[in-house]
Amino acid sequence: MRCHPGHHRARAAAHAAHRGGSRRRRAPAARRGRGVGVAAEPAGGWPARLDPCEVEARWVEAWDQSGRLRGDPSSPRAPYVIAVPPPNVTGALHMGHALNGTIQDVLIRRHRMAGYETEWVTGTDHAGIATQAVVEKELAAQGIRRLDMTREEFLERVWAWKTEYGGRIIEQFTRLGCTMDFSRERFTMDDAYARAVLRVFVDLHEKGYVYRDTYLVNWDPGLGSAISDLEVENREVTDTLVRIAYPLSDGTGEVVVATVRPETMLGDTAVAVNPGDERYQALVGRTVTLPLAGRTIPIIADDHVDPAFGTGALKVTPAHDPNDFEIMRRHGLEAVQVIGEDGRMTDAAPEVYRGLLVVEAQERVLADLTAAGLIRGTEEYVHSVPFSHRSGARVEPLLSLQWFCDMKALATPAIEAEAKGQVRFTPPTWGRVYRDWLEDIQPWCLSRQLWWGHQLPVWYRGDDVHVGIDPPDGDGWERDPDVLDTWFSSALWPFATLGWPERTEELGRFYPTSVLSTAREIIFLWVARMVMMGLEYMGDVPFRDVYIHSVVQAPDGRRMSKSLGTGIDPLNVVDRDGADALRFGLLMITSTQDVRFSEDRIRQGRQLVTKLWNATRLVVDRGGRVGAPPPVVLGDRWIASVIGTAVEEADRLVAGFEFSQFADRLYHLIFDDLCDWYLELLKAGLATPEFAGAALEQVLALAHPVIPFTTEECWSRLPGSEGLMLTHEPARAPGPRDPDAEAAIALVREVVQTIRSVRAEQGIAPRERLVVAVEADGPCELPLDALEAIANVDAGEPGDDALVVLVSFGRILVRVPEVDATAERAHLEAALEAARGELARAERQLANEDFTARAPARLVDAEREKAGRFAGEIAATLARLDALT
RNA sequence: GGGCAGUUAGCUCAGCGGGAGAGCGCCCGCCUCACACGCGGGAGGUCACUGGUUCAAUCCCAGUACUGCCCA
Repeated sequence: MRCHPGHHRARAAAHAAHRGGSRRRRAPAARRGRGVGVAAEPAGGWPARLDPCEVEARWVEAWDQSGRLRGDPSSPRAPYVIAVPPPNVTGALHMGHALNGTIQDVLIRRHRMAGYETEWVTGTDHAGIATQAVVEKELAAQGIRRLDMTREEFLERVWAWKTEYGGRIIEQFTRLGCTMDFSRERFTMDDAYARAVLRVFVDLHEKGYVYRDTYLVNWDPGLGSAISDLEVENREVTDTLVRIAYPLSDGTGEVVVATVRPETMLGDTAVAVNPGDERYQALVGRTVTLPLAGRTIPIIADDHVDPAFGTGALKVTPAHDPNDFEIMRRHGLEAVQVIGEDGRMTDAAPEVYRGLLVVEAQERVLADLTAAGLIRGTEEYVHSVPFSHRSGARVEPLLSLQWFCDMKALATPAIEAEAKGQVRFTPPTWGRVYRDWLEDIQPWCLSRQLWWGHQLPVWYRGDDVHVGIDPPDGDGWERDPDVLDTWFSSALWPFATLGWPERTEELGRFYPTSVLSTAREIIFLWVARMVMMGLEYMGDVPFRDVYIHSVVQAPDGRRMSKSLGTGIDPLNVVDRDGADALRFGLLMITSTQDVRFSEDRIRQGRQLVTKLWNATRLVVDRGGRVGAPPPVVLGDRWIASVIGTAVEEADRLVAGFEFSQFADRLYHLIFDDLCDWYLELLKAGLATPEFAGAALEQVLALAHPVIPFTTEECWSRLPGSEGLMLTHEPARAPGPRDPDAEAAIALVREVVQTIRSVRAEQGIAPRERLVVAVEADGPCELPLDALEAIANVDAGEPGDDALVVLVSFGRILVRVPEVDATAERAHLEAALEAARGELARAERQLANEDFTARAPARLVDAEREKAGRFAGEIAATLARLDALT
């Protein structure tokens, strides 16, 4: 039985068990059926390859059942906590989620295995605009309009939609192997969460930060709502700049202004010129008569007017332009709002224009001005225009009564926290981006004219305004219909998910979280605001580290997007190559900058998985098992040393969020060290099966956070293993550094590789056994038996006509059936040229007195050593060439 | 307009003061008793350009040229 009931969780588990929890089509049945059926006979067959689909389903279930995904606040272990950036409840898993999920899971799993009490808080964001749009669209398909319903009826539909589809993206994370705490899954519209949100709003109001004001907002006509500055995107647009003559009121002339929005002239309340502009100095203080409207408006001087733009005279429309709004404030002007929220001309416009759409009004105004002979010319003009990120509509700056939050006071501690290192950004460059934004922060418009969201805890009766969670006593109070910007509730995520404002045990134990991993595009929208709210309400930052991950682009460098057709569905990749391959591939491409998705890296991951699987098969075959006997034999001592080094490096790399380096080291540890050399040494008798089991265990543990499914499956096949790799706390690195063993194996590798090169150059088949002698210049112990096995040679007397090959410590004599003199000469000449080049470089260094005098002694010595070595190599090579002829 | 990144092997990218690296691709040879999603051997880079600092620069600094992102 499940101890943590929950709608999504049950669904996630159902999915995990492959009973079809996901609405997404499962992998083809044929593929699933082709597996070896490991579940049926866990210790049974060893197919050449793992069937990821089959393996993944079983382990997702096992992890979920383990109980270790739920962090225990009463545990004595040190906590390690991550709050997932809550995806939109409407969302589907995309490649960015996949990367971020992998990164967080790597961190969580590593810490879980290292003995931390881990908690990965998960959940979804109600995403006001996006969710409302999705449901409206669904209704529209049935011919229903939102405005035909009551608010309550509509919200019922949204909740029904959420219940039906809302958990999908969290389920999808399980397919990647993400070990989130599904038992504590949160939704930003949950009752408790919603109470926290309203409480913060009321509290900020009491503190004087939240206020109501008439202000110019970014009105999104497509959405019918105000949006924040951060939801606005500026785009270059070509418009027609129209010059319009405004006659001076006393009839002595005119002032010509230039505008791309002629219809807004109806709302002009001044004409502004630069005080230093000699052309207009005489006019400042006089008035003009506003054409079409007939109002008399002043000519004022303002420093912010650019004399070089247009005619140098600026029409001032405070209700419809942000800059003009500021001018109004400076000069105490009026604002006349001629465009309404419905995108039509208001009653403040002259009667003939009232009710016209903006575009209609523009045509009409131009026609009327032309008729009046007041147009003084037009020109094409390229400028930057705000568009809504949400609806794509051109943003209409509109004067409107909204609720705002003054961010200045909240920003100051957030700036200090970063400056003092209480929050650290990785890569550090984002710290500056964060700081720059906070230092020039603007008031935040909190009101959204939507139905889905946290409705403002504000009540009106006539001119009375009450801010409070509950309506005030008495009749006739009406609640503000607007909802809060979704980011307002997201800002509370790191503590509201843990039960705030209740002082829960979880809150005390799991706040602040350890690290936030997220995308850079929400540094302002979300990260900075979480820091502000965390400091205000918890007295501490919400996370110690902020890791900003790469943006994953399409393979051609374009943005991954559905509309461009460049999107790649991570779940398709999982179906095809397995979650481990995807995880590994994504980590490999991760960088400090944007990256391109790479099928090659996914394939590399798939091959890594197969390799490790086969290595496990070999080790188990040879009798390897879990347990860590001390390494005695050379090969065992060597791999112990290599793994020990790799473990140390992994600690350093992951602590520094260097995930691609970590993945790369794992790859080479497994392919090169473990498989190419150690397992060959094992076959050659230079390592023991007992220790091979221990070595494999260490490698599996190190790789587990990256490729959890494969390592879990391999671990389960290793005799003596108990429980889950998920919670396995491996002994520290099996061996300390062993320089002697490393040096000895380096010699073995050199000899083997030299012999292989000789084979290739002389065209000798790998299976042909050769007679070889090794002559060392100094004392040198080589494990000849192992060499014979690995290089397929016999130690013996190669004879006088043997091929002599130089190695770093002496010579190798190889009896070759028939020496290919041409190939050998080419090889020697190439080696000679290279050695001469190196010698020349070293001698040049040593001849430089500045170098010998100023460079560190060890480098000078090293250079002398090299010079000697290369000189010897040249002499020996020349002798070889002589002998050849 | 301001700011921040980037320019390294055919491709995609690591490295970032002391002898240029990976994966893929390419060439050659291997079904070697874990693995052909494999094994072995190779070829292939005046590290964008111009100056500067340094005994020493792919790496640090300045500038130039492209490319991308963010803010206005």
